[in-house]
Amino acid sequence: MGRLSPTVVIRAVAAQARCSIEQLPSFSFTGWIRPVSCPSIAAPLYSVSAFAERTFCLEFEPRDQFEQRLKKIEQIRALGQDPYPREFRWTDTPAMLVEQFGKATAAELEANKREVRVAGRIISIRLMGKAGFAHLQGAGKRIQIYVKKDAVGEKGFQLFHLLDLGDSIGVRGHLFRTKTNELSIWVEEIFFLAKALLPLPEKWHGLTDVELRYRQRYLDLLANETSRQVFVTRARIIQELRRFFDARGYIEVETPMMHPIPGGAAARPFITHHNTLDIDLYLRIAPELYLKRLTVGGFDRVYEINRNFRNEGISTQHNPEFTMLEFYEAYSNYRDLMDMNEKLFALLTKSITGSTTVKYGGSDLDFSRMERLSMREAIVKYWPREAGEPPTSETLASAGGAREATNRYNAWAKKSAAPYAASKGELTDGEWTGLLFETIAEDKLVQPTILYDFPTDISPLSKQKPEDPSLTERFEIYVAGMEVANGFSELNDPAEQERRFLAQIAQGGEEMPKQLDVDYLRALCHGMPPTAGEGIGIDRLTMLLTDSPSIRDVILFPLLRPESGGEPSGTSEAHGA
RNA sequence: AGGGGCGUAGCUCAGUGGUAGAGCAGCGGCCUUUUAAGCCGAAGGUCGUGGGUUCGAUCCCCACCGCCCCUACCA
Repeated sequence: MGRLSPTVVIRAVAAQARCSIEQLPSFSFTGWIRPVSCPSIAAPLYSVSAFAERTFCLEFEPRDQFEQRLKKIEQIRALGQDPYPREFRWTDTPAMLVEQFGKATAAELEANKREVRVAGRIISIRLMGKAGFAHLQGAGKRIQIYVKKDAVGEKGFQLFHLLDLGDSIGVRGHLFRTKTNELSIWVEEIFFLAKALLPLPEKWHGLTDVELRYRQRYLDLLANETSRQVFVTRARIIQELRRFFDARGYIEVETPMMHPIPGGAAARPFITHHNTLDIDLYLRIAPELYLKRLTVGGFDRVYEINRNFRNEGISTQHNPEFTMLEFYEAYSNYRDLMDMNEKLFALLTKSITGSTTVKYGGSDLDFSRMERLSMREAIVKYWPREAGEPPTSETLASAGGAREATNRYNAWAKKSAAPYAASKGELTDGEWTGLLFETIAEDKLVQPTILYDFPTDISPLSKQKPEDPSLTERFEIYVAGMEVANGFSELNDPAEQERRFLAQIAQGGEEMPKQLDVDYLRALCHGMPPTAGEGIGIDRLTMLLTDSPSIRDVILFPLLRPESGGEPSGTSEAHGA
């Protein structure tokens, strides 16, 4: 929405004029203009509303209903009701009434008549001559209203006749039970609150088109209670996490989302530009390096819950922007975090779902405990028997051992339908180990599992194990074959960190850093206490706790290709102002 | 990026090489305790877009667009 220059030449479809864009004459207009994207009309259109009169209006499909409902606005006005009033003072919500009086008998309701004022969206209407029923929905809960001509009067009943599914209204009346014993409101007065110019999704099937569910989430939320519930649960999960960390003396912080140097993860960043400074900035791929600067600064326990952006593919488990909880705890190591995670996941699942066992797809996930496997142990455990004798942890630890095992596995995989461990270019021992794990074991980790001791080669920010510098004190939590958390003892030796950064830059590749984050190294030189840190993927966690098969089901507005009716640049007249 | 699937009325879906149907929603009528309200009536579609084959395409073929799923990159 934007303020326009005083005179704007608008090419639009005129609702009343019913003519094509070409037929509509150019005209001058002073006021406000809102560009509106329209799913079903090819050309970009504008909605123009003047203060005094609505002369022109965008039209959406279904056009006939849209026009009919527009006319009803005038009829509602004619009845003396403001079609867009400013407020409604309610005493109860549908949810409150259902909660409080769901069990009250007809006699009890009759004996304790109380006036109620309730607002909601009309989701069903059953008109029967001089009376009718409707359901009002508010915050996902619904209550029936009974509107009788005798009770609401001539004008009130006319207003009731003008209502459409989707309209917002308020009612004043009292509770009673119908013949069929449904708790209902005996309406004495109707207040019109807002017009729905477009119809609700089909009442029986709801909104099933997945694309529309993602694009027009507002309709999905109205029509599908399960979808609404997912996002309520998501909010509760985040609440619980905050509570968990707040209770442990953590403070919540916000670090930059626009980074001059992308870092903290191996991923391709989005690039943007700041005009005044004339510099390119990168949408952050991880908050890690900033949060650790804060531990240097004496914030011994910090967390941040916010978005990361990675310019990678989109799938049922990946959205280009996703939400991470990252937290850092000074004076602890990765073992402490593993213990804490077991507690956290058990507590969280219990408080969110009521049980530590959670149904996800076809499996029951048991969060009451977590199996712990080192990465090498996982490879040995899930090595397919058909591929020959599994390697031992000692073999995998030896120079060239992981590579040899992967080659042996691949020789078998080629002959069978098993996934192939494809490597790009020459790999180090640690990279071979990681590759082999991902190929044969990752998707087998259905029950919550802590996988630990990652190769140093693929863990540039983790502290090495004192007894084996080829491994780091790092773990990841896998559930349902998905990585949901990643934590480690943070590398706080600046010299070693510099060595690893430089090695990454030398290695090159799209996901690798190209610049040295000098300030981060300087911060480490000021001394970072021993610290353990971790990131938890909130979207994936929500998937698990809401039994959602796709990450898009737990993100309100997942990234989709924009619907481009005509040429997207056609809105330039509006945007240019 | 590669492979597979889908796209028909506003919504949910049938269907056919001879230019299409149902339910719901919407419109008109009847109905003062219904609840997927009911009954009567009328209306609603460039069958995703563009080519091709054909006397004729919504159907067959090709391309494109969009979405979904799997694989690859990634968390």
